[in-house]
Amino acid sequence: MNIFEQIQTQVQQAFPALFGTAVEIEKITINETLKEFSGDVTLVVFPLLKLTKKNPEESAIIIGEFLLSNNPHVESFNVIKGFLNLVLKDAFWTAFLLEEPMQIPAKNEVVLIEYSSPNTNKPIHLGHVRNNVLGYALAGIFKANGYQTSKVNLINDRGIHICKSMIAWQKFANGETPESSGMKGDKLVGKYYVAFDKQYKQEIETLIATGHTKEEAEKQAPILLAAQAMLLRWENGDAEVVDLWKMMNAWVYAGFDVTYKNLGVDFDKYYYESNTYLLGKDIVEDGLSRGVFYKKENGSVWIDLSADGLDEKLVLRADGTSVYITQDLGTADLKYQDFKMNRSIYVVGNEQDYHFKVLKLILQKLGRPYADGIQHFSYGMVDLPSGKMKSREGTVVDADDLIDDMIAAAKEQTEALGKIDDFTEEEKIALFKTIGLGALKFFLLRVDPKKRILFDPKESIDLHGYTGPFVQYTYARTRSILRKAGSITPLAKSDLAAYALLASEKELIKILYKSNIILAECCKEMNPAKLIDYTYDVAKIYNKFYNDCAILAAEKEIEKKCRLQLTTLTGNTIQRCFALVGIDVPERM
RNA sequence: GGCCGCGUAGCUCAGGGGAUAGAGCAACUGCCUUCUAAGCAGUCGGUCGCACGUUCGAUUCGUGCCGCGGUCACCA
Repeated sequence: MNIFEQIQTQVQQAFPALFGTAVEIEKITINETLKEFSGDVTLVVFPLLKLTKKNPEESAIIIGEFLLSNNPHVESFNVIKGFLNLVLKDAFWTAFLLEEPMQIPAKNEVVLIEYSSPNTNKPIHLGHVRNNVLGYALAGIFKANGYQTSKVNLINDRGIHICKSMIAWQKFANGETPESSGMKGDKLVGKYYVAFDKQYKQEIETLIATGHTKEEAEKQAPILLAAQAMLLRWENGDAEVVDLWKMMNAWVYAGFDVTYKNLGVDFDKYYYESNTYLLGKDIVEDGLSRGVFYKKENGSVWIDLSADGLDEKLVLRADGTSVYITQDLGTADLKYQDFKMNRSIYVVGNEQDYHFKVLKLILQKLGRPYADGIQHFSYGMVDLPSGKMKSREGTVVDADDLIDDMIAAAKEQTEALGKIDDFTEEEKIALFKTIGLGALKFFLLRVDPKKRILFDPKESIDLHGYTGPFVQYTYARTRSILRKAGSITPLAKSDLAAYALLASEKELIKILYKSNIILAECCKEMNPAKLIDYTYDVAKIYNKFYNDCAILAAEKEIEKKCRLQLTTLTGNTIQRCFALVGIDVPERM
């Protein structure tokens, strides 16, 4: 139990003796004391006044007196208006310096996180990067909180959109391959996805010019019909189509591997839609016989969710081919077979909020045991100043390009500072990558996942201020100090008894003390941004401490020991938090 | 139009019933013969979209309105 909970519980237990009535724990509001007041922990008495039947000051004083004589950590208190500010003894804080890092006990709960889930018809862009970075971070946070966590990637490798790039390649590519063109495989396939769209639009215009309505044209454009026919042939196992599909997907995977490796994301298991959509069809069949679904005259299969405030939803097309949600049903069953998860988290953009409501509802109606544990981790889009990124229209910030740009910016900045001239070439390359990717990931993670991110390609991502490199730099500072300190006799408990903390030392201890509290909140709220914000605070406060206090040149030996220990803990905390979210940390920069 | 989300400093974002609303960027001012200045300290900058309501207390909760975005496909 941390000190905040400890005081809260203690007050609750003593409340009847003090005021003659019990109190719910939620009424006891405990905050950190604001900087401008003296104290460490603040209890807000306003919510208690109805129960204490005394004015704010009197109530606060009673509680304050009680804590002063019954909590060994409380040194003194002051009351301002309805706020009871408690000052804790320095010994409470310095004791934390020697504590073993608190291990969060393992929980017997399996959490499955699906993220990334790319389509194999286009390269990864900045929006997907946000997905990957968020998914990885979320998994790290769950794991750190003791959950049995696995990461899976569902590859969207089949469907009408895949056939679109296939058909365009057949028509326009003249056999172009990654080898023949020197183009990265995913980029090449993406090029034909764009080509499809261009051709499709042209055909629509032609049809409209020859007297068709827009709607007719959109349904009858020859290249779309060809794609639909190809999907049917694919689902029927047509060898020629399947071979083409395998070839083009292999190109894409080779490209994705490079990007994933650069991003540093990984997965415990891959699922392929091409393997799960048939399972989905079986589920549709089963649900049909059990009356969960129904068939329309043209043979298409639907579910009516209007009683739940949603619409009728198609689950299988009239021609028997499966739609997006068909395979999602299959994949969901398969995941449960494989992992028996208690919670199944889908990291997918908020444009699919409706889809996931439907998916969960259908699985609940089908009586799946895991259905209630399904959770859509819905995050906001990354928008450009010009609006939404659209792969089809080529208005995207490509992931590989962006990574290259970030690394180049890191290189330029770092070399200009001239601090690493003695690095080997390999060390330099590794450092530029650490900094560049650190900046990128920090940029994407620091914003509340629910909210959209505006990215302006003209303004490169900062390396100063509230950024990844700022925190990395702070880490490098701690490492530098510790290298220079060499081996010294470690801090002992007896050293600390009479140690009086300076303001910036205390502030640093206080922020370090909170790491596990923050980590638990990040998990509960599923919010990696909060962890990022915390690492920034740690770095900020350490830098102030660094400026205010001589560490190696401290006047007294005990000061030096304490400050070195603070330096060690700061470095460890930054490293630990960053590791969870996939950001590396340099020994020097 | 129905449903969902979002409006906080010039810009990008935190905060989320409690004390005088915080960071970063941008602009300006100090601080490197001293542990890494990718740093620290400071100045400037706000009717927390608008209105009403609940409350001892609302930027935070509720309702309505305005603005922006998403979604309601036999696309994914």
